[in-house]
Amino acid sequence: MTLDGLPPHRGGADELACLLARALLAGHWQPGDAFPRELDICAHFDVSRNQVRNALANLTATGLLERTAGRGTRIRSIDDWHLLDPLMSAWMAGLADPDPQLVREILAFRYSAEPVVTRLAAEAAEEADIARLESAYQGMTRTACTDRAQHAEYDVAFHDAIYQASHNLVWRQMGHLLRPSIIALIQRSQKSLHRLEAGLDDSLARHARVLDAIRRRAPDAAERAARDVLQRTAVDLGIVADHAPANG
Amino acid sequence: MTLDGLPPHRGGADELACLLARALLAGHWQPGDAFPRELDICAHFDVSRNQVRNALANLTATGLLERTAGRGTRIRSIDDWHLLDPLMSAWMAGLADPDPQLVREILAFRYSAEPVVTRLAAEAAEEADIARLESAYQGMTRTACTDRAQHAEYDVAFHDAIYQASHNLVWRQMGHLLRPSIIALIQRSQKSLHRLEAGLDDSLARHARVLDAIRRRAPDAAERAARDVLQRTAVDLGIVADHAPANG
DNA sequence: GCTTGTTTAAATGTCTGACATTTAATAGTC
DNA sequence: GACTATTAAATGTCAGACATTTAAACAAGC
Repeated sequence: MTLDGLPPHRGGADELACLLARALLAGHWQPGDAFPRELDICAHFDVSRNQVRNALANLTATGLLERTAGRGTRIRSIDDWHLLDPLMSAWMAGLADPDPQLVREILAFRYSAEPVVTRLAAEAAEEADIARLESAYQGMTRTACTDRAQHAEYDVAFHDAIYQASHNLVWRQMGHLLRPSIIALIQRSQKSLHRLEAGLDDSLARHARVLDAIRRRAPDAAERAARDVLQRTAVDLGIVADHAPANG
Repeated sequence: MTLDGLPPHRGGADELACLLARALLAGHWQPGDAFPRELDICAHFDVSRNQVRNALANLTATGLLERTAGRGTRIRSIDDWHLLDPLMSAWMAGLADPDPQLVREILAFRYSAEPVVTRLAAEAAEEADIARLESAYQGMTRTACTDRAQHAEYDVAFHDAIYQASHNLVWRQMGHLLRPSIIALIQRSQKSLHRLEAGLDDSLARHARVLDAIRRRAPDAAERAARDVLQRTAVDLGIVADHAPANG
């Protein structure tokens, strides 16, 4: 596969890395394929070999590529991608249409993890955490019917605040996964507009119950409420059966 | 702080990165401190600036350092470290005595996450997964009283097999956290030897119940058994109260 | 005296070209 | 046919000069 379809490049190794990463994430190449050589990339984008090497270093650090001297550069399998690397999340977040399997996997993860995280948040939240949750929730209600992009940002902020409130170093890192996941969902539901509109009130009500449970420091209620928030989407994607909340 | 106490360096930017990373993880510098300049590192280890830059690139990619042109290199706060980066896990795994707070945080994470992961494993495990679990368990019993290092490796393999069996791309990545965590626990319990010996039979029995529940495809039992495996350590570290398993 | 602007030093970032090393394919030899 | 040199092509490394950014020192002006 060639570099032909890719957008132009203004400057900076990071931008170049982002550009190439998105092409990889979009499935432009297949695992095992050979990636273009350094000098070809230099020529195509008219940048120095240094920039290319820096960009490729980022791509190998996230497990997208595998480089060996003499052999060349190859695309690694999706199993080897470091989905939890913040760089990866940043690249995925701006992706036009991400791999459906990836979206599904991340959401399956969230559906299993967020109830537990929300329970921890209800046990450990301090005033500052609750203030952040409330601020994000109010932002969501304010922008519900007006600005869809802003609404998504507040949605991300709300869920990120939950991870932060768990007060655990590891869980907090996973807030990075939220932005790509939520943006992908927005794009998905835009394809069936009536569903989005109908689901908005319902979604807001469920978020409110999460906030309330955390504020009341009620772990069990928080866990149940968190599961309800993701339930609809999980059902849509076939991650879980319709009727039975797994641990309710 | 200077580079004086650090061990010598044979070759390779990766080794240099590992060396510096371990010094950072051991708390050799404080967050906000200035890190030595490139040329000083070159001089101290007698390597080219290229190697140093490659090593430092790894350290910035994992969030340990922050570099800005003209300003220099500074140590970032522990909150910004990318604990889920496989590089980080590799560096932590060989660390002589890791930061106790870090061990505690990772174990708190495992205590909340592994029950859920084990539930997923019981739902999704295939023959190959169960075979891997059995092989690791037999390795644990075989080396229980003989080779402590080997026993730890089988312990890691057992828990990693659980994450693999969840058949979720995100959870599978977190197997990386196991090696440093388990090794840290081994080192910790070596300080009170009698406890280690006494607890071994008990630990093996609990692992057996996890394996059995997954083999029987019994999610509820698997979740409970997984919680029991970590319960003792969680109590020891003050992560959870003694009497009440949280969701039993 | 305080602010503002300029200069200077010092750090990281970048470019370039040459060379080293590894790998795989190819041709040659017994 | 199997083994061994040879060669070509890719990534990896080095060294030196230069660019850019930052912060501090310093000077001028109100």
